[in-house]
Amino acid sequence: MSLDDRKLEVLRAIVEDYVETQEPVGSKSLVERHQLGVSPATVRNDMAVLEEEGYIRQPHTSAGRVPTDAGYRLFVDRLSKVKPLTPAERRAIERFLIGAVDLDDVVHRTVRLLAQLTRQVAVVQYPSLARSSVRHLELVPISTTRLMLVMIADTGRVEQRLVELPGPVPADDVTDLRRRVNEKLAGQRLSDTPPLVQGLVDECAPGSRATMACLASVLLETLVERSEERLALAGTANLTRGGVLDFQGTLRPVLEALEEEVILLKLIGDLEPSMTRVRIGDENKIDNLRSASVVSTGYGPGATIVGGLGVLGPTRMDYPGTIATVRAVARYVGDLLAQN
Amino acid sequence: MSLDDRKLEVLRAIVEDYVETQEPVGSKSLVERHQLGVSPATVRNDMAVLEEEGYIRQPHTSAGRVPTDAGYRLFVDRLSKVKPLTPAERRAIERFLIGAVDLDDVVHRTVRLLAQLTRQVAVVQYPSLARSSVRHLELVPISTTRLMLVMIADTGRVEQRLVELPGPVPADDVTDLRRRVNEKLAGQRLSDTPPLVQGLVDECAPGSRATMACLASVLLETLVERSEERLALAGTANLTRGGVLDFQGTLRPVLEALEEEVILLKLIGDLEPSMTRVRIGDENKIDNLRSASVVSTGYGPGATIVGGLGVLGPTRMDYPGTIATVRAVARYVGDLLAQN
DNA sequence: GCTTGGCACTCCCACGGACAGAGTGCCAGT
DNA sequence: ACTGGCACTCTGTCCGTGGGAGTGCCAAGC
Repeated sequence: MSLDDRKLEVLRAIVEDYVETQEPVGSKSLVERHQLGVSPATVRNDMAVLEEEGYIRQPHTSAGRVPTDAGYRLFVDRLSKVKPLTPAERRAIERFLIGAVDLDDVVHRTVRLLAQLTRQVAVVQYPSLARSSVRHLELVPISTTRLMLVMIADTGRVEQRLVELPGPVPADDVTDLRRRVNEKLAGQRLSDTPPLVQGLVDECAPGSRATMACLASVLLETLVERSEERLALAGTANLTRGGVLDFQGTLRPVLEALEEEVILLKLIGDLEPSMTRVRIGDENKIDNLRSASVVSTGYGPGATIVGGLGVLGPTRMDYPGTIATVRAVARYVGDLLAQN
Repeated sequence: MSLDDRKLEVLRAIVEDYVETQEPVGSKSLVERHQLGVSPATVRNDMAVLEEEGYIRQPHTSAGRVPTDAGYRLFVDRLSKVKPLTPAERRAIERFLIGAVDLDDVVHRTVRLLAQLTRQVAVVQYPSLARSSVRHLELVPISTTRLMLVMIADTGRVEQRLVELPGPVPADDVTDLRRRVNEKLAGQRLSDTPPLVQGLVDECAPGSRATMACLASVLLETLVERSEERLALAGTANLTRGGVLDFQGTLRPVLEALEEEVILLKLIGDLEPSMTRVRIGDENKIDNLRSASVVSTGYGPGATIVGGLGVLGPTRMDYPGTIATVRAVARYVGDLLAQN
């Protein structure tokens, strides 16, 4: 059975009212608050159908209706109109982001801004190394047998690692190493580097091969394996808005999930399409986040995407507003990155 | 009036029982659970005195007694015996901390470890730049008019900033800049650098003075002004243990406070004495943390202190255990840093 | 003078019934 | 196909009650 226009309209009204009041919505108050042009009884019939189709449900017999995950999904996909940002919000975004001095700063400001505007928990992924290229590799002698390896990516990320050398290496050799490493790797996408690093070792004169091998292993770790992704988080206090009613009684599972970087990355990390992605309740595929929704999108300079950002809140959230804000912030951040 | 030994013993018993059960403790159950050698009536008399002195209070007439902040304070200062760590805990600490590859890693592992062992919220401050010395300054040309300044501190911290130069600077000049900057600043405590940086500009030949001035201002920002302190946080989910009963009904103020780096630094940052510090309830001087206690201490290689770490939990916490754990973790981290 | 048992009193809290309110489902009528 | 009417159901709340825990005080005992 397909839903006619009025039924969809009823669903939209239910979602909107429930999001606003946080209370199950009944047929009578619905017709009072919206110009549906029909009587409560008619609405009740529509509701019965919507319930049968799984879009809404009753917390208990003879209570109002509440949207299900499927209901929110339908709402997001077909019923919600984009809600343009207010000028005040636009200004807030601009004011917040100008004056950022480095990548850390940009990310921190962004995540706070996002949390503040959406009044939800915000997550911003640092530009992914996998999507970055090597701009420069620096080797700084710390002692005769120790180097600090500093990798500067084109996205602004800087990673450093300590390299323990097998034996003392004179300064001139370090200069030579630096030159060779940069010639080979600078400008390359990080994901393309592993064979090149191997090549560096192979091409090395036997005398310095041990040193290079050592450096190479740290390079591989830094470039691909470890600490691949970083994130920033803000706005956890927003979880307490609306009492403990959202999140079925306890914040614990949500807070636990927020501490797991792996989980967060899964949530905001799927960057294939440059679309804004909305995951509602169970769609997150994470038990702890059954009653949470995530709105995320990719960001990056121009059309390329270097990382993800998004917000997490109760399934009962203002989707149109949140989606608009997330998109807008992502675009501003992208522009900001493009300037560097 | 001074409290005799038995009254103190009663206070200790009240604190211990209350911490364990989270319920107001009455005279009868007290004598049952502890070998006080007196009758409930006697204990009641003692309790009346303790209440008069402000160490305990009744949530309502004819309920049991609950320690006040002052009561906890007395308990911590005079009544609690150190609770040695279990071998399992020691092993956990060691296992957790070996294998850390860089400073970021050390800090992250530490904060998670601390949260796990104490089952509270853990905070670890990165080694303070103010207490670090410059190990090396690196200048990496990004383009002809842009340099990346990388500062490596002896504590392992690495900070980077982009420098926009007033005009193009050839590679040789960068080498020269790097040499001069390092000669002047390497080995210096960061807090001593500002006059030296000024000196660098003054000594500069007029031709390159503009460049140097530009670099100097970024140097100053990096070294002293900005992003001075960083922190890591873990275990917020532990706030939900014991229901919402701790923290008078809502986590919101606590979560809010935890988002403010400034506040956290105040809490764990007072590093003057190398003692472990305990702040109970109002002693925090922060309204949002009325019902929270903070146990913190400094850490660093050997006897020096480079940063603070600690945990935050309900005033109703296991002080002896927490203090022991915080101390032990700080010591292990210090040892770890000393190895580098 | 400290300690103790006894006792009356207070207050919380959990339980249970009654009740109003909101909302539904169904049915007959238009 | 929509509507008004009606009976029904369920919740949340209010209130009164009783049990229980704990206290404060007092008079007696060591």
